[in-house]
Amino acid sequence: MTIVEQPATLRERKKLRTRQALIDTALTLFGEHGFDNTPLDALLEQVEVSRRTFFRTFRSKEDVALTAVKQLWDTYLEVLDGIQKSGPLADVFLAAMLTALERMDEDWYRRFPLTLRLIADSPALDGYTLRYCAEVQAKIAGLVDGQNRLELRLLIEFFVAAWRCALDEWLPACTPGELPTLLRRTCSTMNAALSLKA
Amino acid sequence: MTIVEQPATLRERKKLRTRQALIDTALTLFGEHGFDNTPLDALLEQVEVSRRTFFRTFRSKEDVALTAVKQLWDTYLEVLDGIQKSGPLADVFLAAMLTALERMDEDWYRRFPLTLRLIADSPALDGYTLRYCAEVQAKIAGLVDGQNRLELRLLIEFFVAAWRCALDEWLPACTPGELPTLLRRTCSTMNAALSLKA
DNA sequence: CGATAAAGTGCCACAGTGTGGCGTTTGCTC
DNA sequence: GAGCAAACGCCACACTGTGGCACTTTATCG
Repeated sequence: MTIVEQPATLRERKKLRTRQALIDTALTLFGEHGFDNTPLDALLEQVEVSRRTFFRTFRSKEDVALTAVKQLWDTYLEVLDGIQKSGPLADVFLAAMLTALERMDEDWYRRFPLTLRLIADSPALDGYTLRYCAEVQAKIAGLVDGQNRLELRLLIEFFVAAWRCALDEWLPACTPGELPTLLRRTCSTMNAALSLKA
Repeated sequence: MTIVEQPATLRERKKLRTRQALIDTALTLFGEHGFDNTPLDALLEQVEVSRRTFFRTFRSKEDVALTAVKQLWDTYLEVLDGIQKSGPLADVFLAAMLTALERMDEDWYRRFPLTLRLIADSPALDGYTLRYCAEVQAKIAGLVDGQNRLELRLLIEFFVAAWRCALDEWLPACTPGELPTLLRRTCSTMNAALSLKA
């Protein structure tokens, strides 16, 4: 479970409420008409929020669409930070993701597939996501100390690539229980991939 | 050498000339003031071309900045298409890139590092590049037939990741002769990366 | 050579995202 | 309840990208 701390002040609760409304409504609207075809104004009108306020809450239109993705990686980084890192790092990275997936709640498993479909349908959103992933990769590297920087960098790239491959296979059905299985399979295929012959 | 076919018609030659002027001037201007801080109008004014014409030549502002990147991958796909694919595919992908690098001319080796710096300084441009790379990866997959789709997909991801790692190490100095060496080293480190221990 | 079609271009107006300034409201604190 | 700071809404603007339409240049064919 993600720990949701209810802020004491009314001001912050209000802020969170509009934030949540923006996230939910955005997912609905973008899902109906597509990310690119939905003007931001449509979202603002429905939530009754001014453009100025929106951009004080989110950095961009992409940002609000990717909340589910960011929640996952935030959790992932938390887990990875707390986990004991011993043995093969590939196993550590995989284990951290499996734990993160367990911590996500039901609503997340509803929103995440919707988000993936948005990304698949919009090149712009996809590019934004890939760039965001690169930032996450840098943070992952920061959580692991070691002197083999190149090996580490490569391994992180490989792991994230494996994750994206797993998502691709998960996308059609999006059965929650399937995702760990697919990720395990993808990760255990990495060695075979390197020695793949024509 | 890239084969440059001079089109017979005057019309096409003119078109190519403004296209080239846009590419060169863009690289200069973006390099001076940064990609994000250079309004497209500054470029259009200098080349004396209307916005309408620019967007008939390039899809976006990002497009004109990434010409060098696209030239490389175009060459790469050509090489990969013509090469004999036998033995370990990782070696094939590497060999194709080494050949492609040999085919690039001197001017490309001047422009490519400049482009890399633009990308490093602009998250938006970086995202655009990553998305473009994903498209290239799909094309690579299309050039290789085989039934192990997951292995293939993963290997391509790994290879491109290795390429990007090599570029990162190449970026500071950008000595042309160094790039093949760095790429070879990165590729030969891939196996060690998978079994990296904490 | 002259007429005609077609390709290319420029100009104008517009949609959409994102930002800065500034007055006003709202919630917090005493 | 009064003062204060945070948040908000409104307005205007910069920038990228697109559509429409008139105009110029080039190719082509009689």
